[in-house]
Amino acid sequence: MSVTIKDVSKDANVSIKTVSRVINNEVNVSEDTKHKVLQSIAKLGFKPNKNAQSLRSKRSYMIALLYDNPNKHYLADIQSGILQVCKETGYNLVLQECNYQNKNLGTEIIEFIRDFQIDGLILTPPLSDMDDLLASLDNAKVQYSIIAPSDKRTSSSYVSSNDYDATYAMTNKIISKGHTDIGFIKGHHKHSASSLRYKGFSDALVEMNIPVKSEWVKEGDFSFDSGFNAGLEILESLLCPSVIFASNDYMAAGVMKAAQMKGIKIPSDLCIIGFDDSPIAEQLWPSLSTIRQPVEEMACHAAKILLGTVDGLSEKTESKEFKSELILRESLISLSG
Amino acid sequence: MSVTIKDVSKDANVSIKTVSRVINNEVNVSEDTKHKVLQSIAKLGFKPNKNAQSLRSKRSYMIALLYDNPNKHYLADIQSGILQVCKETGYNLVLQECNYQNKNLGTEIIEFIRDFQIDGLILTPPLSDMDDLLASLDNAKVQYSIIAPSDKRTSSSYVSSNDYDATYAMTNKIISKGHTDIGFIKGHHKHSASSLRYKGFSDALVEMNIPVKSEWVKEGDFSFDSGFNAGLEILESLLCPSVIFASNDYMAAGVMKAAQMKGIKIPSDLCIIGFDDSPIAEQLWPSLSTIRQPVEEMACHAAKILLGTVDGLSEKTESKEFKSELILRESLISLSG
DNA sequence: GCAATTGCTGATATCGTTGTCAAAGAACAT
DNA sequence: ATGTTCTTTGACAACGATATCAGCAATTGC
Repeated sequence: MSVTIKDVSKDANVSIKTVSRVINNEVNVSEDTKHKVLQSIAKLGFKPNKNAQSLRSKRSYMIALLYDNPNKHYLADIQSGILQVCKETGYNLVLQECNYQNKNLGTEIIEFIRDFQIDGLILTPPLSDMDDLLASLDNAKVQYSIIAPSDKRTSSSYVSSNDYDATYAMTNKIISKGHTDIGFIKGHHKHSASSLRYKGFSDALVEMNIPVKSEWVKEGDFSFDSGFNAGLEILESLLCPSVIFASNDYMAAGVMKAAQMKGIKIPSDLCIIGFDDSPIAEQLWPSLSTIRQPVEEMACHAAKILLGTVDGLSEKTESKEFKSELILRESLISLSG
Repeated sequence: MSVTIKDVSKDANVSIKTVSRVINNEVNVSEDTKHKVLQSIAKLGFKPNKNAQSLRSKRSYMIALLYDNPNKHYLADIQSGILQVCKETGYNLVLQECNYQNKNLGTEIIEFIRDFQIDGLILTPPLSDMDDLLASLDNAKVQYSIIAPSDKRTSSSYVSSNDYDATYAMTNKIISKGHTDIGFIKGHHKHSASSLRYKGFSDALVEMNIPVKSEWVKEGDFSFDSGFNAGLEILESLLCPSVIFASNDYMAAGVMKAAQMKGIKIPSDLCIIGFDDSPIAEQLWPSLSTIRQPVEEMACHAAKILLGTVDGLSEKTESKEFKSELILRESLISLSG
């Protein structure tokens, strides 16, 4: 049937243990025998049987991505970043959707890991924001790396984004265009990114001595509909802002629809800013100014970190903060009044 | 450590083979012993070790989703449909991105299956459109089910959509609103859905004695940009149509942006129709009339079919054609002239 | 020069299941 | 009563890797 370690050992005229040593890059194998074995492996086209390896070594060569996220683009980018690394290293990715409101989430995840012998986890927001969850994982000695906003660096393995700096910079950019009447739509309060993004915004205003008007600040939940509703509310104020800055592009798209339905011209009457640089940002007209985070790259890095700790072999990768980029498009112009 | 079949056999006072028989629902186990064993399993919380099972039985309990698709929403829906079934049946899903232009695709896929001992495949368009690929899979006795437009029913296990009927019906709806000047943007010619959708459109026109104007028919590749460009071209004709029907929502969104940039009012000057009911269809303003296919449900069904043949245990599920639904929104109104 | 250490290698047990095959007992036919 | 078949069961090998541990040289330390 298929080639086994036994066939290789016969061909190379060594013991199966020695072949195993070569496969696993163990020390104490002479260059000669190593070479011999590698040649036989190549010649016979040997590939270790994953199940046998897993059974014996108690490692599954599987990592799981845990998520609870309504944003399919984000998830798709995360996935493809992780998959790149998996492909290189021969690991497999298992998807596991979670409900962050589930009381027993920690227990269930640990059970899931035991059942499937998952080697490690990658967590995305809002799961990566849940300190109690991370604590139970630590407690159960589960390996994981998290993708999270920058205030979560307590965790040993993280990939973070500079949400605060990004909204701070964008807000300054808005102010530099002459705007002072600026509304803001926060994200869901369970995401720590929400408060960071809002803080970046409000700090920038305060620093320029511009008061934050509370009737122009609404909370959404990152969905299009919540942005639409928040947008309607703000636009029904007696005095409308000249800019609305939403905490993600979907909500910004919602604001845009609300404005267009009310006949408000964008960007001349109202500028709209988003966050994430989702495809929709470019597909709307006028297209959205927004902030791009290198999501796929971040996921790739998170996978490398995880596999570096799980798999003694791969080289260790350090935790890292990624920088965002301001994307300026049609939806933001200088104040013309 | 964890509970094994041996522990169960001791607790139930039977041989390990008998426990195995119960786990695998084999025949010839008396009701008494079966009950006894099931009780012990429940009591001890026994879960069979997947790797040991796979090693011995040569089945991996993994199925793979093959795709080559730029549309992340579509893929996400497909995934979540399959995952539902996987969760129920204890199978695992492996994602495998393919390049349909790869000359050795068939060979590589078969190699991939051998290496990872994948139990079965689910193919999405355009891979499910490639007859030679399907032939090599058949030849290698690989189990698979395909998600494809309705002309691919030669395959033994398929889930299909009625693309032809859907565009035919939508075109009739457009005509019933008084329109006769209708443009069409085809999808990528490698997708069999493209020609089916176009045929549904043109047949409906011809049947109503409306000529198809070739300068109003363009080919895109299902991307936003291609829709944008095709839209621009059509809208620069001397005579513009009053409706443009695009083969998917992204291209329709591209048309909408092109129209808006040229100051053309939607829907009063131009109606736009899409296909797929992507989230963007509802998020644009005016929102897109489109056609909804139950993608997640279809994927779910495809997974059931596959597991029905792979896994003798689960009940067999039949191939099936799913019906589309017309979604009428703001972007289509009666001709007002 | 002898013991201790180090480097390399292999024989064999082992992981937790399923497959093979034979045996025991019940049921049935003759 | 005897032979035949069918049902139910278990002992043991096997899947293909890694882990343990022991053995043998070669090197080092004193």
